[in-house]
Amino acid sequence: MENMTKDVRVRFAPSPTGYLHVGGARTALFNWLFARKHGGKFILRIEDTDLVRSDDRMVTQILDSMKWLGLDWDEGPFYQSQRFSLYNAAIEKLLAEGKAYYCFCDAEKLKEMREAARKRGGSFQYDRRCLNLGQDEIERLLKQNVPKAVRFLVPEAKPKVHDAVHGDIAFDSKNIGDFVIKKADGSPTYQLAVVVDDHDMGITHVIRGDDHYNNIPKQTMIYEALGYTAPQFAHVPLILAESRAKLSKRNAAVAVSDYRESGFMPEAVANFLALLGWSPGDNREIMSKAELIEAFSLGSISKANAVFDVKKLEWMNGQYIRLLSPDELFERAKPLLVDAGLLSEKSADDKKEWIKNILVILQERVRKLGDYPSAAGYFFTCDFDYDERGVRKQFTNPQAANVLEMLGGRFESSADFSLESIESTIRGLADELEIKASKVIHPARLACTGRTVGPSLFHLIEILGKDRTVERLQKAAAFVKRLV
RNA sequence: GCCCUCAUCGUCUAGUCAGGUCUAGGACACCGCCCUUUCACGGCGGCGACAGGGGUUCAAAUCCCCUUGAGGGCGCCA
Repeated sequence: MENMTKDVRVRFAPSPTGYLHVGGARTALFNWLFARKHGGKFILRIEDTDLVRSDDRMVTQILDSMKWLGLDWDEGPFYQSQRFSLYNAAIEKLLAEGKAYYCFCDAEKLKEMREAARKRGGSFQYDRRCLNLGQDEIERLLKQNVPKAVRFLVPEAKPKVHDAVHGDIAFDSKNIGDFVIKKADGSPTYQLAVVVDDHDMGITHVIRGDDHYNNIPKQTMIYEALGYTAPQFAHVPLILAESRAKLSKRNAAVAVSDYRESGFMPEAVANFLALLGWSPGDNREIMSKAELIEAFSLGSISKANAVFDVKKLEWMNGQYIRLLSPDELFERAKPLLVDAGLLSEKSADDKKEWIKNILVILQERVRKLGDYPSAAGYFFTCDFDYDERGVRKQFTNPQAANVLEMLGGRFESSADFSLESIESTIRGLADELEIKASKVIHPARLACTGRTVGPSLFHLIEILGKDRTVERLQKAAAFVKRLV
């Protein structure tokens, strides 16, 4: 069982070398859910020990994505780059106790060793040549300021560890070579820093991706060597692309910001991510944050990797869109409409009620807020082409021009432009001409929107208004005449 | 190559830990029907899986072994 004897403290520790991707977001979400479930603390730590690849701008990006998803943290962000003295103290301690040693091998030499090992057909393990250096030799190299790293002296051990997802697991340290804990540039490596920090920050549960699974024994040995108690581990399965390959920029949209920009709702993305590798155990799917928190547990995380299915995310997003009130819809969709150049921010606010009507009439027809600009475009401009197949089907009828013209005339002369009168005008015209209502409706839709599909024609015309409707019907009538 | 992990419909999963209630449940996607002015929504129905082979057992999707497949790791990246 999960250790609940002390207050839960978990952390999300991204490295600022890229955007927050969906896998990282899911890891963050699981940590967050676990913290909230147990009334614990969710800590944010930036793992920027790689002086070369870390980028401050990425920190902002990652934080923005987390805020967007609603993953608020209680402490941090802490930066590893500001905590080097802590790591150095630990490294000195290990060195002094003979649990680590200096290594003067340079990158080139190591590369050769690695290649040779692989050619022989085996995994590379450092051969400890620097461990076996004589004391005089070490002093000499130190005095000469030869660049040096520090390696952890891997003891012979078979660390037994419990993982909340995988259960009891055992490792054999003979498969692990002495790894570097301090680089020649003075910075600590991940393996060392993560242990020192998790201990220092009082982390009780380390919830992270399965790609860290093989780090368990290394870190366990460091905990041991430093005299620390290791936290509980929970390694969650990875998220794969449709090809079952690692999710990457090449095969899918991976950055959380991509989904934000294409008009997904954060609630839907979080809900979807929560269900990737975890399930409440019953058949619930659409779940609020509160419900997720209530139902979440490490034990019900699945062991198998999951494929990211955008189709299901879109469906789920559609479910969330349908839950929105007209006002919420307006607030959320407005930026997308403005960005698409359909109208200015100011005119959006001026015509708020009208725009709300548009958004609501399309609410069941969009799956992403980002679908709105193209779905609603014809409300904002008369400058559109007629759907080709629609033209062939609706506008090649010799009657069509006449029908459109007559309908335009009726609308123009009608004083009342209510939904009811629009419908009765259209149906009335069909009756008089002794044709089916659909023979009027379909050409009229094409004339008014350029499309063969869309919301109820009566409602759409009501929103469009009398002037625009009449204008479009006349324009279409002229178009049909030229065609015939 | 070596080490590790995982394995239920095309996809996400329930069921596996405590073997029988599983002719394996739900969701997405797909197909059909209904609703309907089209599309969508919604409703109803269909298609569709325990990777393979050995054991253990009265009984295995569930336990054990092997094979296969997939993923991860083997960095002075994290």
